[in-house]
Amino acid sequence: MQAKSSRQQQAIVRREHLVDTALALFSQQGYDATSIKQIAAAEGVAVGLLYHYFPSKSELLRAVWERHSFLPELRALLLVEHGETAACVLQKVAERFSAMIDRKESLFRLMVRESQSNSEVADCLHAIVEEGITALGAYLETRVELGELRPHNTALTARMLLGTVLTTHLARLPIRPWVELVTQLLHGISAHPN
Amino acid sequence: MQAKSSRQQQAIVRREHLVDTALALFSQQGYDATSIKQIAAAEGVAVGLLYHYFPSKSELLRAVWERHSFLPELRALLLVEHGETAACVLQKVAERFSAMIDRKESLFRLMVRESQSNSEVADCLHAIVEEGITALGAYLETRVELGELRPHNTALTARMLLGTVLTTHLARLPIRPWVELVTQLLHGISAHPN
Amino acid sequence: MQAKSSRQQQAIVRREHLVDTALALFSQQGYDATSIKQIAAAEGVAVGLLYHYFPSKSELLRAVWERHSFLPELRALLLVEHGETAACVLQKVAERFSAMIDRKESLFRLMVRESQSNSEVADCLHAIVEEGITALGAYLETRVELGELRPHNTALTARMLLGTVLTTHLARLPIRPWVELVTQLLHGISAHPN
Amino acid sequence: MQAKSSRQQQAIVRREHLVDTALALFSQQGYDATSIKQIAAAEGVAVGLLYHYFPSKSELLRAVWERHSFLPELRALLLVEHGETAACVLQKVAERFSAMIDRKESLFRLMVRESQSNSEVADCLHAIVEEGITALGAYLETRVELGELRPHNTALTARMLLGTVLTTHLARLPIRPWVELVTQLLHGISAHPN
DNA sequence: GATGAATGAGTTTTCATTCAT
DNA sequence: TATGAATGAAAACTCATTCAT
Repeated sequence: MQAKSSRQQQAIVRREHLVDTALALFSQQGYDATSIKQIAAAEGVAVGLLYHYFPSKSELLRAVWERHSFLPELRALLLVEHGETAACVLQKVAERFSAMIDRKESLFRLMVRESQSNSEVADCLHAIVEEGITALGAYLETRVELGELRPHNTALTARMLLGTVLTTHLARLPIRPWVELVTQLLHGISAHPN
Repeated sequence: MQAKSSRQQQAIVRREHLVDTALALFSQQGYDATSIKQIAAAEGVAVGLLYHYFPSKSELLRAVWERHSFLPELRALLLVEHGETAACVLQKVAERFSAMIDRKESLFRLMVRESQSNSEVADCLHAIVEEGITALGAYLETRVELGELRPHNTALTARMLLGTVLTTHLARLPIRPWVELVTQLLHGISAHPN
Repeated sequence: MQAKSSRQQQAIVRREHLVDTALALFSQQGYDATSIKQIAAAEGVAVGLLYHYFPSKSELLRAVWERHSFLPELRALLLVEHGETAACVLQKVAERFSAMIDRKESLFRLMVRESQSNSEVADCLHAIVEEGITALGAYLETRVELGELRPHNTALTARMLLGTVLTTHLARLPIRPWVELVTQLLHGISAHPN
Repeated sequence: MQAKSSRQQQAIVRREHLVDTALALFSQQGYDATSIKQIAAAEGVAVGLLYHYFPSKSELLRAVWERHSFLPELRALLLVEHGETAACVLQKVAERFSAMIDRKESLFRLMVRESQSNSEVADCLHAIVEEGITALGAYLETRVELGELRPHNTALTARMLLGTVLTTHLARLPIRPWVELVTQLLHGISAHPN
């Protein structure tokens, strides 16, 4: 593996900076409402320089969401230890998922926004949702088989957990009662257990 | 009460048409990506006419979401008959809420999108969420008092129900298992009732 | 002479109102910067109505300066009684000229402004200047013949008197020392009379 | 001191060209009646380039009158040698003032015109008038003290001299009798010296 | 006489992109 | 690598004018 020259290093750093600046602005104002000039100004460079690093504005957008992709992180947080109880696992998942959205809030908001007119972004977001529901559902299925959970629509439970966390963030609700969320998911709210 | 002349009638109709056309295009492409020219062309009128009806593009956006406001409908669907069981009521709410989003999908998507950079839209959306959670939570509280439900975090339950329905629509998931949603909400998924 | 019907009367009044409103706005903002819409709004009528009274915006401008023409008034104020001394006459002329500009300040400013690109206005203004200088010069000539004044460039004296009054108004200088103006014009400022 | 690259040089030259072109057109047609497109066309460049150099049309106007400001030149022409007679000085002032207006006729007309709706321009023009009257008046005061001139309203004399020159230019009168102007100013026109 | 909806050409301004330096 | 002058197309918005009612 060859050591990179300082020129190359600097170029990489600058590229990343530009992507981060673009993310921040795209997220706040929306992709269409953000101009190349603004991004260049925020970074303190000339407009032309952006075109050295990215062939076009839309490619810059792509670079943004490719760099910060959720998927690996989502996969990591869904890799649960099978020795623990479902209660424990579900709570960890809820908390980690919530924390991940917090950490990547800009990208999250950007993608939710742009997914509505950019089908590539839409597909990407859709894949994330599918993967989350499938992985969490599959885990729940194993707990049903072990007799810890009743047979039930596990995909729906996954939707409920992830969906509740998601809307909490989208709506910027400050209170995040993930402990109670798991309790209610497990035991329901009826006074008359069937 | 004075009868309106046909000129005035026609003007009102045209105004509404323009708002509807704007909604459709704003929703598909986003507010910023939609030009006044496009809206005028879709309606078959001159660009200048839009400025006869609306002082600016942003006022046209406001007209869009003021005309189709969710709130009245949301309030209506949350007016539940107290004679029925919670299971019945929750299911009706889920179904009606889902149907409402379907019916107003364009506006819904537009507002979710624009709320991220337009604080007025954000406030409006926030108010809707708050009202939904509060009203549904208050209903659940009455069922707790009647002994039909266990004492629990009713606001969270409301979030779970509405949030699950919401994300289902946002993610365009086609399967809408509202019957099971209510069952799981009421009875949980644990094999070991506490 | 036939009495005018009240409809006709009203129409004449409205026309004059419109001309006055147009004068006020043209004068404040300039002809180009004033829109027909603005004039109609200031008068509280529909845009279309202006086109019943005036065939075009430029005709409205013409109506403005034809209605308020300086010339008759200028001629009147230069009709001096020949029995009086030049000192007396010159002072009256200065004062009346100054008062006339005050009274017609809007039109005066409008014409100075528009004369620079509208040759018709320029010609009109030029004619006024010429007529003023000629008439006042001719009067001075009679006083030279009577031996009250020395033979001199009477047209220049007219320019000096009228020009000083004019620039005073154009520059909005508040102090108007017309008495001293005439004294200096007559006797000069040199300590060594030749 | 760093030498400027030829690119920078060229940019500066172009900027000045644009200002000059704008001055010519604004002056002929008026600010409002001159479009950015026209200026760009006259210069043979794209419309957008104007916005590279000036943030808005109104800033271009400001650039025009800041670049060609009268004041320094006016101050220079009023710096008179005190060894000379008042007759000599006043004539030089009249001639130089007249020549200055000729040289800067475009700007002069533009400012007179726009001062009527642009208060910044009005203030600037007012300051010039004030400065001229004050400086020339102060000079006359020194000649009164030396006994060359009678005590009199020196500010008024300044107004008379400058005002007569000014109106001559504004009215485009071709004959400019500055020699006689000074003579009459000094000795008056009365046949009966007091 | 009076309205105001409708138009089409115009305005100022912005923007993504290119390219000589 | 980095600059910013230059472009052309398109944006939002305005306006004088027309005309059916």
